[in-house]
Amino acid sequence: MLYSSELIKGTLKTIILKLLKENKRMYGYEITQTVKELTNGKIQLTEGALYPSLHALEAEGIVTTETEYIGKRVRKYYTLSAAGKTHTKEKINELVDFMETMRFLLDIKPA
Amino acid sequence: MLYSSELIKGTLKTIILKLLKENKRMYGYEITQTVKELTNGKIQLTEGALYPSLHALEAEGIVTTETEYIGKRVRKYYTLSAAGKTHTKEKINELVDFMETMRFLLDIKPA
DNA sequence: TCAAATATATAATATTCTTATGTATATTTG
DNA sequence: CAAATATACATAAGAATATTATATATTTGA
Repeated sequence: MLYSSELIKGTLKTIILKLLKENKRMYGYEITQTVKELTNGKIQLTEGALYPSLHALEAEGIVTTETEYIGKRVRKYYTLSAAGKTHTKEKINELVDFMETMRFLLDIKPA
Repeated sequence: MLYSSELIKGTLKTIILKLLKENKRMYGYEITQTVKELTNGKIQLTEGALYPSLHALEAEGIVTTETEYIGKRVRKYYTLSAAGKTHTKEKINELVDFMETMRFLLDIKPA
């Protein structure tokens, strides 16, 4: 089962940030594969969603990039900036809090 | 603290459906107020997001509507259809599953 | 050798929300 | 009793973001 895209939309950036926090340095394709593996295929990030998000994070100064060549193939690594580390903590805390609220909402029993 | 709008986007319809499941019959304004109360003001649905969503649910046959007059003021009640009840269960299950996956992702510890 | 996997990127389109606006009635407070 | 606030629905213009498709190129394995 794949999750509906609306669900992923709201959490996409937080997922990216969390992975960068744990792995220090990652490239786009690696992020899609890691998310796919960690979620047993339930979350499959598409390029059309991932790259614009990564570029936005870069423009906001949340991540910095380095380009490397693996043979002749280009690879762009993303790393959290100092500001990005702070931002990441905030986003993760917000998501944890949000999930607690949602859990409460979904737990409400019929009268 | 208010949650960022992206987070709410993904779960808006599921929240509406869950409330309709528990309360049988609700009108738009009532939904905004109930969500606000249940979340201690952390989720504040705007009309611009709520009404288009409700109209979409109606167009999809997930909810049916009845209009009533309270004095001279109009009030539009929304109720889950039979198909809507099934759909609601699916959406709730999906969200619960998704939150478990997110919890797992967020729990990953540094190596 | 050729298909699949690896790897990044963008453009056109679609979707959906934000913000603002509009309409109208009802209630509370100074 | 006037003004402010709350109730109640709705839509439109613009913004933001994702989907889908496309483009390019290398590497690996059957």
